Amino acid sequence: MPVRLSSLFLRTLREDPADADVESHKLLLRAGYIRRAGAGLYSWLPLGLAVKAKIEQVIREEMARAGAQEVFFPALLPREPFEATGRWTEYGDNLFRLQDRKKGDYLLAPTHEEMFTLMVKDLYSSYKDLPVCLYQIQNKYRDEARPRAGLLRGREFVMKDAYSFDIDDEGLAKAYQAQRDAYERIFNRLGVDYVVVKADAGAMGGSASEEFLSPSPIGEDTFVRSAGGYAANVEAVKTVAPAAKSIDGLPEAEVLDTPNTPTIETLVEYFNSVHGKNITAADTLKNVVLALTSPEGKRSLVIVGVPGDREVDAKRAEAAFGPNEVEPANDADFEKYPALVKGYIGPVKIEGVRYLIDPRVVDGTSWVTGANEKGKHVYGLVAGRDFVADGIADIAEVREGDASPDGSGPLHLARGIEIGHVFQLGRKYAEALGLQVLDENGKLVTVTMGSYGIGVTRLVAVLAEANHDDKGLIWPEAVSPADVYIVAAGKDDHVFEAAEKLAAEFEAAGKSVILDDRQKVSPGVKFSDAELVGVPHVVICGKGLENGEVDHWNRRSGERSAVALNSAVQHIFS
RNA sequence: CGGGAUGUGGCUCAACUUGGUAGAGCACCUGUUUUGGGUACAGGGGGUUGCAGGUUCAAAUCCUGUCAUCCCGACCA
Repeated sequence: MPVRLSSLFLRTLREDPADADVESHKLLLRAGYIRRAGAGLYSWLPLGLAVKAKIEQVIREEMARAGAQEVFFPALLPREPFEATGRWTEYGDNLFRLQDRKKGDYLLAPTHEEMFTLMVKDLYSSYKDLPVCLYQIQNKYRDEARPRAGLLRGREFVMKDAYSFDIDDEGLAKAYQAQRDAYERIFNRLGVDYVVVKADAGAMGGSASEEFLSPSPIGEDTFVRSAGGYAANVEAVKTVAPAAKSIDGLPEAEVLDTPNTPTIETLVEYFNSVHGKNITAADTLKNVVLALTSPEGKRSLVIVGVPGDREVDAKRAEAAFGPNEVEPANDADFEKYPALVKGYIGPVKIEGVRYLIDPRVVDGTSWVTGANEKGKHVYGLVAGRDFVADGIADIAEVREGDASPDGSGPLHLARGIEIGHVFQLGRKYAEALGLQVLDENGKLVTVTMGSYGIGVTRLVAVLAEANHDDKGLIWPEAVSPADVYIVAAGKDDHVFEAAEKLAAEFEAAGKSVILDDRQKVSPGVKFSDAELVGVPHVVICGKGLENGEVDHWNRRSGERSAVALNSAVQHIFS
């Protein structure tokens, strides 16, 4: 049966809702796909549900092809498993917590690593059972500090999350690759533009992690790519260090008076005008004091020397120093270490404070930097001769034009929306929850895991964002709420009869149909709604019937062409 | 959590500065009209103005508090 607009639960809006800001959000609301239920919460109407179901179907098919089996966990979970992995605490305010009538603690799951791990532990105990890969498509809950852009970042959202379980690293690598391949097939089939970027593997160390980002100016993630094919998250970019230089013959460092120069800008200006030098911000070494807070709550300081023309990138710092929390040192921190002269800090050795440098600060490079004395800076301080760092901290911002780590050309910055993430988890959860199996020697070994996510509802927004014009949505065929949208344009009964008959023909050919059979609605309204709803193929059944013709209207190109009524199905879907 | 903005029928907004029975367009209902680009006309239903206090003869409007929403930032396996 076709979906009939005369009875479909739908009300299109002429005007943009005031609380929607990005195009995909406005159009999904105006075209009657979703309604806002609360901040970051959305109700799904029949059309929206149809699109979501299409996406889920593609995912299911490709998961099956990759050998993953579908399961389903509750979204409402008891506290215990999350206590075991420490995430009851770790998740902080982002976790929706609640209690049952007996005052027992529960949570709305933000993700399901624990449950999958426990399920496998529950049922399997031999290497013969592995590998296994399980997934579900389910609602997730995260109490985001700031939901935004409609479906793009909600507090409830649908995610496909898959987990692989293997006996060894080699198996994990294979499972990872299988999921990665499936993701490529999924996104290709859905018609979504994407890039695969290297992501930071976090505290796990060494594990592979890649994100699938859909390039978009409204994206929240910044990534870099080179013409040669390198792509990475800014957190994961490794700075290309220049070759070390010889320190032979370099002039001695000199300490110079530089009153009132607490910033790089004032310093450069002062050096050039008063001391007759010719330096730029890039010649200075800025020493940034950061406070790290460990998961146990221990606070310590670290100083990082970066070229003065670059800021420290907060995300890169978090990634580099994880699992510690990172923030700029505050006044209390400075008071504890009087040796740190704010605004005039140079490379220093202080008990309990590590001094790290940017990879660009190689031996033999000469710097203008603080003299650890108020109002004084050093000129010509040479790395490897005048100071040696405790290590490298690659946390300076990545810039347009920086060299790519693999030598494939300069990097370009772009914004993207994360639509998928594949990640070799390793043994973190298996260890925390005691997931072990017997190997072929009868020895207990800890299972290694991978986790693989796709943001299903986010994909609806991404697809809408990438496929619309000023009139409305234009869905890719794979996700359109119907294959064809038939408009009965006229008032005579024979128009409606012909439209019904045509709808039946499309359906007989296996095509789903939305039929605008509204009796007392003017053609203009029907055309506008057709554009708004965004089914790629529209068939107008009206005037042309006199000649035994209907109009095929390509929503994307805007072209309209008359086709014979009796060959419309073949014409459009041949 | 910091900064900014906004809360008035289902939607988009006006009235608030200067207190005096809450209004328009869209949507909805009825009738006539129109039928290949949001037809036209007439009639109609629907709002205790986010909430709670306060000032006043009188509060959408002034004051205090509170809640919510949106945007920017921080945060975000």
